[in-house]
Amino acid sequence: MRWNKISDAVIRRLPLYLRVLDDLAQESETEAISSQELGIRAGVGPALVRKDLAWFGEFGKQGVGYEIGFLRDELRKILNLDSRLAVGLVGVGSLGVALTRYHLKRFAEDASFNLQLEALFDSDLTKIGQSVEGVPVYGLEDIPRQVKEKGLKIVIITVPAQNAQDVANLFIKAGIQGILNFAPVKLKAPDTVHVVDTDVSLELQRLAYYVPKTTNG
Amino acid sequence: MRWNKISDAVIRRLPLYLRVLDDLAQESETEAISSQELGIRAGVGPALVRKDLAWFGEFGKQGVGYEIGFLRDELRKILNLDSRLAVGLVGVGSLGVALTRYHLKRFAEDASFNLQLEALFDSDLTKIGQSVEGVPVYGLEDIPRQVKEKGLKIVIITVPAQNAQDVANLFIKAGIQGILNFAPVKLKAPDTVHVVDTDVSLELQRLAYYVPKTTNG
DNA sequence: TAGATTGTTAATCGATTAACAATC
DNA sequence: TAGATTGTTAATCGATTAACAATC
Repeated sequence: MRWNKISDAVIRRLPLYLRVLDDLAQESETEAISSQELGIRAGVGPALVRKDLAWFGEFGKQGVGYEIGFLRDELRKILNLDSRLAVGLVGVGSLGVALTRYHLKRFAEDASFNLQLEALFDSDLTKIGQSVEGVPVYGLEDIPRQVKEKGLKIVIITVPAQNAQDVANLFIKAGIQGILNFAPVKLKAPDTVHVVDTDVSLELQRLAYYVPKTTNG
Repeated sequence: MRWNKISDAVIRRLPLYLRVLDDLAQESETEAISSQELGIRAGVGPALVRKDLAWFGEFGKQGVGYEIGFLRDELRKILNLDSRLAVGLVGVGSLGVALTRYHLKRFAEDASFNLQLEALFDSDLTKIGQSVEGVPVYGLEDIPRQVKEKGLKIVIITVPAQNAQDVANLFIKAGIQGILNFAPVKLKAPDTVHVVDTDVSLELQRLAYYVPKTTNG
């Protein structure tokens, strides 16, 4: 399924709805949820919830709301999370290792978390050939082969800023489709490759703005 | 300085501009930069750059542009980054340790990175009393005292989801002003406390939407 | 049937872009 | 002076909210 040009603002709320539905499916007995309630739990207005969902189909029933299990399955399909998606990670430093652990834990605990971390990459010869939590570490020269063999679609980049563009290029050339970038640089990529940036320092600096400056010891 | 109600969309671009100016101050000889060039480097339109900056004052010169060193200093002041800001972190797991290392490295390398990580917190008795890269680990019962003594203004939360709201409450009670939350939950906090969320799984799931599903082995 | 809640259209709100006089 | 670029106002674009007929 592919819909033409749905706004990124909409897409970034879908995983939020999905999380609420996942929680709900466990904790509660209820079969259906209203846009009102779903909105409250996701931190979004009820009209916006309905509008977001309506882009993809008619999932609700008037007077009743949305059937939780059904809507969850539909959202999974929309987000391409209904089947396994192979993910790689490059930069096996402490952040890379932390994300690997986090990711595997999530994958083990949540049966429907279909993003599977299958290969790690690093340029450090002492790391190549080792494995982290059971995931093998390859050298950068193995990127084309591994991307192809394992069918990697997404790569998480946790290398230093000065190397980020270079390794990104290697993965783009190898045919990767999505990049989750933790390096503090604006990556250049063709339109066919989707880049999402996560920059901790930027977020912290933003937060600093909101901290009233009352000088103290 | 305090300006009334400037949009968050504006604030989140300021650290981006600041980073461009920091890079520029090092690499280049040029004294001034136009909104055009600054925009290209930050990935923002030139008119928007001018409008964003104009909220805070008149920093440019017609026909010339913005003096790099001057604008950088002004942005630092606006973002409260011109003086030391004490930061804490709770949840000394692998992500917490990784962020600690990352943070300290940044602090050591960049003289103007004034966000100083001063205290770690955890509930694990085997971790309390230890230190990570020279930063001491305290128990949760020490939160009020340490927040006060060290003047902690911001806390980074890297605890499991089910504990996040509880530890957040402890810090809010102790008088923290900002929270950078890595736990996958929507934290409830009073309006006086600013919360920024960073959720890796959410970002990955969002990325999955953009990955065309061509099933392969 | 009466009450509730959807999907959707129209109204509002806010953010970005275009345009240009002022001026370095 | 001539050329470039700012700060700002007006125009446009896009996203959210309000309202309500349709209907479960």
